[in-house]
Amino acid sequence: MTQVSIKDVAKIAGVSIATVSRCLNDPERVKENTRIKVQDAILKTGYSPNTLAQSFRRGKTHVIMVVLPSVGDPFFTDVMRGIRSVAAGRGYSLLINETQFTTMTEDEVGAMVVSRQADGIVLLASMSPFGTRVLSAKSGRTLPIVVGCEAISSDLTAYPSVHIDNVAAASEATNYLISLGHRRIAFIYGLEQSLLTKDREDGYRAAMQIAGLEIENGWVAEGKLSIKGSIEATRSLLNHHKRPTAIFCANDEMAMGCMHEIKSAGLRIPEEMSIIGFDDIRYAEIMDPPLTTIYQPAEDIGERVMYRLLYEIEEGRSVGAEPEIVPHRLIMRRSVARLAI
Amino acid sequence: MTQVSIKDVAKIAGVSIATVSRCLNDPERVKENTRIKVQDAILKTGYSPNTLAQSFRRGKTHVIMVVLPSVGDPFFTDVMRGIRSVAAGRGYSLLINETQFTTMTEDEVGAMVVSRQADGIVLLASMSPFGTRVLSAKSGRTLPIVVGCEAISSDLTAYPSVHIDNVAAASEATNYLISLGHRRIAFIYGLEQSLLTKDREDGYRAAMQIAGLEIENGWVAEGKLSIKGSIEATRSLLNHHKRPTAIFCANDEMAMGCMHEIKSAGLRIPEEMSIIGFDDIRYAEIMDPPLTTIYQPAEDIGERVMYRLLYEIEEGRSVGAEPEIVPHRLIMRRSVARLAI
DNA sequence: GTGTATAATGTAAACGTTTACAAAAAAATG
DNA sequence: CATTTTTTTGTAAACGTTTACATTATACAC
Repeated sequence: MTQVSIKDVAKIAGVSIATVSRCLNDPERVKENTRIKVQDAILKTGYSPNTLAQSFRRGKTHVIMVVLPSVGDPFFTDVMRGIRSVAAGRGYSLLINETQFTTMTEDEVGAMVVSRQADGIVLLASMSPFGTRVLSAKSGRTLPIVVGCEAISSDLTAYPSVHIDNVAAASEATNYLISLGHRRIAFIYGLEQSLLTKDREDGYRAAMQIAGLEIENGWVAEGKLSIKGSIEATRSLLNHHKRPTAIFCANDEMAMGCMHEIKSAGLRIPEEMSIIGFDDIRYAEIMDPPLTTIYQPAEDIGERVMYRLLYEIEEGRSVGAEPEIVPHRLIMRRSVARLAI
Repeated sequence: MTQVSIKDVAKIAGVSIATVSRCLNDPERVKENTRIKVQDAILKTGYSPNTLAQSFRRGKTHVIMVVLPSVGDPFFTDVMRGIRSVAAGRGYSLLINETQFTTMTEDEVGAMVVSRQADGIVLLASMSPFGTRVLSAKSGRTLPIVVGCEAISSDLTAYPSVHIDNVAAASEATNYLISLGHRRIAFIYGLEQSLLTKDREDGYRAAMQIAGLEIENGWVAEGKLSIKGSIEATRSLLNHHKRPTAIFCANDEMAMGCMHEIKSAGLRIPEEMSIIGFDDIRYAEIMDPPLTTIYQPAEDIGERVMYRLLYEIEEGRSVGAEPEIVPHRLIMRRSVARLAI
């Protein structure tokens, strides 16, 4: 059975293929009478347009490429849900590209763009600053791109983006600990080569400095954005000659590893160690104890990113590169306590 | 800047477009001399084939559609990693379709097939038994399909599949509890309308029956494959007039909610309640206490599913519908204890 | 009725590839 | 060197749509 084409429909309906095409794409331009004939023929033949041919002819794939560090991270899963719901509602499919936390070069992104054609890109993963600028120039056509979650460093305003104010949020979390009497506060960041948690580190450092608190050598550790990595980071923190009384983890998944290691070492949370996370993933409130963290409107971010991207794609003009800042919120649960003196 | 096409390359290289095409797809058939000229022209123009046109012409999209219940579930994330790695290595892209736990009808799958063209389908989500059989007949062309993780009921052998022996694994878990003296064992399954955890329930029931143990009314509760759902299920279990001494959860995520609720109720795990999960997601070993569970080789399953699917796609003939059974393993951690008498 | 504007339909080209077939060039054979 | 075989290249058709343009049918005005 070869795929039934528009030609077969035309023959059965006794009209030209142009009319059939118009029936589908622009029904007002065809007389009711013939429209019915064509509808019948479509039903009879079971015709469904060949999207390959359509994409080819129209030069539009209706596919969005989304580049993100890790699909396994519950936070990104939520962002993806937002992206997906908007995309589906507008007839777009998603092509997921996982970078596994490596920073992409402009060539890599460019290659993806030209090889697997997409109508636009959502960038949730870090890209080297250099690349960000060259991307569109390199690949023949310029492709709309929207950045989410502060994936690229904040001083690069080449592309529209939507994210929370990571620096402010991290400062807020740090200040919360300070306000409860903590002086020795450690920070577990993501990956050396990833920009994802850089702004949060900046916020932490800023808050510490403003409070006049020293950051000891070794208090800022790499958690590799993984459970294993954060367990090791926590271990080194616990062995530090000036052991911190609170640990701020740059995301919740690392906080999970961190809490596990602390409990394994026989310390009680929050009595002997306060923990604060970032993202408010769905596991945060069922941890033991429930995790104090920064809530990000993940799904909302995903939706907004897609709205902006689809606007650019369908209007054909840029929506402007100003970042859209969405609100965050410090969620106080029970993993943080006032420092016992 | 309009996209540079094969014609431009041909003109610059001073050959016909056919030769350029051959250079790309079948380099042996063209003389070294001209191959170099063409290569130069490609470099000079920055040409890259239009995949839209290629897909259209060849009638192949190099896209695999994967249908799964929820991308957020860490288990499926791991399966996806396997699928993705094989797909990427062979030049295929993935189109993800989330069913949000609803059972698909044949029409829904069929519609996806014909509208967004794909070369094959990986089915990890439940589909109604009826649909399973009709799918290929309905949508003009028959599309290769491979089922993973026992998504369809096991007595339907219409499609090739790869999965563990869910019934045996669940029996094993149940027997483990029985061997430790437990007599009152409850089960939290997934969703009424989803087949995903049906086999596990069967295994549990079989083991109970063989051991001559009664399953009280209300000991089998719906956890809705979510944390919230399992919390509620657990609450009802705790309030049962014959409170169980052990709970077997049909997946680890539900076990997380279950453990949380038990601890909230002030019971100690495993001293006062034993918990066993299923999947061995990456959080299982850092739960408090670490979760006893059934390990499934998730990534391996994903890889095998893709190997079979790609074989069918590229060889053009069926690989046979025998299910491929991969090994599972009971992982004993500390959420289970011998029943204190 | 004629003429004119408008609506509905048809014709054919175009999109960028791949590929069957024809033609030309090169190599092998006598 | 003529002939045959093999290799390399070119020509043109095809894939299933969409769409500019041409044509025909219909409605409207006088």
